[in-house]
Amino acid sequence: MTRQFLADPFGVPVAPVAEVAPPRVRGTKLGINVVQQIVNDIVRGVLNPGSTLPPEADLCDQFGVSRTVIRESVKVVQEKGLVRIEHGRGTQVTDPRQWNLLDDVVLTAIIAHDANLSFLDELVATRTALEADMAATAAVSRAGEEKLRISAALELMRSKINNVAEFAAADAHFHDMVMAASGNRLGRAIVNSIHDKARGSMRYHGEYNEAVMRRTLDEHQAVHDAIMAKNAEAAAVAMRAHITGSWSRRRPVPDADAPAPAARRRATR
Amino acid sequence: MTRQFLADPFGVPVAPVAEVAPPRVRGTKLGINVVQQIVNDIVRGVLNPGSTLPPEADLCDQFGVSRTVIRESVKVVQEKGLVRIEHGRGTQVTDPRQWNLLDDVVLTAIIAHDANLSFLDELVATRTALEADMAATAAVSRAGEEKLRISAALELMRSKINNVAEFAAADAHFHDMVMAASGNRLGRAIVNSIHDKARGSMRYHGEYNEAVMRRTLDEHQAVHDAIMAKNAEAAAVAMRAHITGSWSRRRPVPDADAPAPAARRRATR
DNA sequence: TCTCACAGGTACGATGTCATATGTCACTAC
DNA sequence: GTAGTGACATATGACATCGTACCTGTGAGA
Repeated sequence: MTRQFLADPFGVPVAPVAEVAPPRVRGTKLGINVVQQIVNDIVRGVLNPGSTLPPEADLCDQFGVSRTVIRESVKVVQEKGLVRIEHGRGTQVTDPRQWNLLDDVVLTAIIAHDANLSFLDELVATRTALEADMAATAAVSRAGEEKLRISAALELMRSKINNVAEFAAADAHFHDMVMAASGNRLGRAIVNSIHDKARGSMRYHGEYNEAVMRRTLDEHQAVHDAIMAKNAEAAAVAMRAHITGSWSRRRPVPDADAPAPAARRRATR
Repeated sequence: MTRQFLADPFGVPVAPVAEVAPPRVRGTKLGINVVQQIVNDIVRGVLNPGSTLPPEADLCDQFGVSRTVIRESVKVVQEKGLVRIEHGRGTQVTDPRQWNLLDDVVLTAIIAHDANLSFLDELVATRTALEADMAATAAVSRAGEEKLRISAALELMRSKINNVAEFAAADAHFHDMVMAASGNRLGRAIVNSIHDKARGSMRYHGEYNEAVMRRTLDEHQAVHDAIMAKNAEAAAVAMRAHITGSWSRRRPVPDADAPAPAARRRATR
């Protein structure tokens, strides 16, 4: 995240985008473009932490919108934790540690700018820790109905093995049902907000094929069996092995320099 | 979260708050009050998922502010995932699964409305899973400098044993340094965003006392030693035992009916 | 029965104005 | 010389008003 593709030779916070021509696609709101541009400039490092955004009037000119839109957009960016608006002083870019990394726009920008995939590694590590824990909890949970849904989800996967898109959806559904059975709404929400982005940005080398789907199915079966056997430990191990294994098989480059935080580690639970 | 203190006999979405008197404290922005009120009404169930918020004009009257403030506030609430604004149709309350549970305002409202502490249990379970995993990663990490900071943080705690406030700060700092050593910025950000809320809302029965601090110190020492010994498994176990143990000692009511998702479970990693 | 124009309600966006907070700098009093 | 004061510029906060775009239901007409 520290590396910078495009050096900023001017050092001025003037946004390098939004030249002219507001395409103004019907049906899209003006604000989302502004928000995306600002978020991107911050995440990419064009606007460094501590620096000040151009005042509202300037932003109006740059983006070609009214102050209404600018004000709302900057406020939204503030809500994402990327800037801090101060009355009479201006708007400053905050420290990255305050950024809301789970926010959709922020997450997308970070992943897009994540040259060596280090952030995706963290994403997978986080997801692994949470899902493994929830699988273990689900195994010892007394929620019978939820467990039936896990079995049903596995069967659904098996039936969709000939349809890549539907298989992928069923795959996600299985994971969601396991998390639901754990009763941990917070963990489930976190993983779900991460999951789509991770999948969409994985830049698969090999897409789903027959062998991959078979293997996925087997690993899910292992998770399922451990949960049904009420074996928390085994469920966690199986889930951890499944997610880290799946990621390591898909991860484009082994990435020698930056150590993958936890995805590299063997399932130790 | 389903239980409702105050039944809503009318079933109308008219906000039951903001009667009159805009106190208008100097220095506070109007929007934050509006946001808090709306978020609270949604979380408390006064505004049910699927129902429609009053139109902007009505909200202006109810809160006694201009449309500018209302528009910005509702947009902020949308950013938290609690409502979905639709051009020409109005603003609808979304399904709770789409709520941003890590948002500060939302989290505060949920915890305040969390009658049987079930959400706090989930919070602790989530934190446990992440911190245990990060402790394990830190143990096998090659980041030497970060590990020195862990030792320094432990010493800092030891030196602050006579000052409750500073000890608590050092406590949090130790945890943060362990997470930093893991290199998992995402997990660290998630835990940090829920940590303060969890602590502040724990409604301690017994506050920090000498014995509690000693015990905390011992448990931190165990985590520290495991990390320094590069023993990932032991580090995870120690961290898990520390957090769940600390929570179970502080948790006010054992809560017979609703099973604590994972905090009850023994450290299995 | 179906289609389409229209009205009403809603959010979106622009513009202008004033209020308020903050920092700077020249000026003044000591 | 220094501290205090006040004018001023600049920034965001808030309001009021206007017009536009979008959605939905309704009723006239084919």
